[in-house]
Amino acid sequence: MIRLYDTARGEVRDLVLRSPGRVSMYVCGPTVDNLPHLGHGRFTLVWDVARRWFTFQGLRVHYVSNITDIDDKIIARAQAESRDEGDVVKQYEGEWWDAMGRLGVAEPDDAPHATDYIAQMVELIESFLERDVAYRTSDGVYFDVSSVPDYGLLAGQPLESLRAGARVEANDEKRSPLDFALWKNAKPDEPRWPAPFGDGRPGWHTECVVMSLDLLGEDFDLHCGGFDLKFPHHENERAQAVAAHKAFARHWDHNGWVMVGGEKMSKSLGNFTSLTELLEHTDPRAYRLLVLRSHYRSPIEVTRDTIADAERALARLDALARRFELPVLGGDRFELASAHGWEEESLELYERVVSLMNDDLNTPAAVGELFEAVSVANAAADDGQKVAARRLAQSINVLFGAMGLALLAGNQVVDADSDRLVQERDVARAARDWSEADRLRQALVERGWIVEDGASGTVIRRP
RNA sequence: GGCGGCGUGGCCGAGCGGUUAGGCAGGGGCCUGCAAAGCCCCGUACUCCGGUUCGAAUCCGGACGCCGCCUCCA
Repeated sequence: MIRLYDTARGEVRDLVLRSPGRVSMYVCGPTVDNLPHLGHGRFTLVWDVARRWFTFQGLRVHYVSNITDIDDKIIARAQAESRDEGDVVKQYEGEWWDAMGRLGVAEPDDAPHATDYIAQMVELIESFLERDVAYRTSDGVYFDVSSVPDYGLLAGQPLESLRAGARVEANDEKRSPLDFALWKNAKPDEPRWPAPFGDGRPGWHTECVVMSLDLLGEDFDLHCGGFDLKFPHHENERAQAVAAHKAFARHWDHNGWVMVGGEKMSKSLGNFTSLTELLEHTDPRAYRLLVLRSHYRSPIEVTRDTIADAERALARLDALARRFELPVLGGDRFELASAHGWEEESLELYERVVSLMNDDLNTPAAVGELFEAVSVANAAADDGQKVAARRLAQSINVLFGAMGLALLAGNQVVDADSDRLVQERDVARAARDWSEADRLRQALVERGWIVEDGASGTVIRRP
């Protein structure tokens, strides 16, 4: 049984699925108005790991994550840069998928776009107007939050207390400051879609309700996103589903955010680092390992120091892959626990990792177990216990693969000149000509290689 | 003001009443022609003050500090 935190209840509980053996999950995706930042990298990694783990445990996962391709910020950028909105969307959605590919985040089964669902959103908004849970103002259509009795469930606060803390509202046509826009009337030069209540565009909170219910159906299993989406975004999605008399997400879960210098990284603070930039000078696996080494609901600091720490830890794993010539897992490939043999020490490791992972995805403790196992495997190999060592190393590889982390033995292209130096060095070492061997090593180091003398001769790799 | 989270050894980071978590960095040793990789050993930590208990980083009360949500945000 998999246990997972549920934001709606504020506790870890059994993941109770709509239909046994299948998980339907919806992860709120990005608004493509800018380069993806580190926070986007974290949430996609966190839920990618969850998805892979569920799959590993034998569940069939239907993973949906949207692209918000119409939004005030997209319009603002288009106007500021005198471009077409579609052009902005095309550029940044391209950057998005490119970054996801490099991070090793598997593509969603469905990646719906808001603009493909305008008609259904209009239909929903109309039904709200008919039933008077929404009302029109001079600038659009608003949802009346007081029509939902348990509004504030995800925020963990009743409506009254939320209202008390609300900031002063500029729009005095709203009945409550908490009421949110379902539809925004188009101003001149703004993109627009026709609607009986006035041409315009949908508000942000409506798209996810419509798309998740369309693709996953009512009563789907899991709705995820960053902590900051809890309120108001997810609260408002839920409110609409309640008002529409639709059973919505059975479980809600939210990942912690990325911090910078002790503060939350966010667009409004302007302190965000682009993911694209990070990936230009870092092994993307280091970010995945950094994410795995903290609990998904905790905040993380992503700095050169924490990334460098993860890179050094990764080197230890890659060394294991080199020593045991492990196959490359992760990436597009999803591991299945049932497809591997688990015996003796590897079975013990498997069971420890499973119990940690199934308890609210305790990746840091699971990774701790795996690193411990790395030492055990190496020690066993040093001790000549080849079979046990190999079995453990392969299991470590599979378990990291199940979290999407690929261990890389190297498989690096060695140019002909370097290869010649390696061979000459083996000859020199066989002849115990140490000064020549040292000279050849120096030549290889100058070519940027790290030189290791193994049982089968000189091996070179890039740092 | 309301609600929520956090404070663990140089750094990162598990922990849910009694166990050496784990990683990185650092020190010592083994292995190696010398290295690299690997192995072994070492640092004995829980913001503070009370309380409960045979026993608390873990439970209770209080204090201090930090962060977040209540506005667009992953």
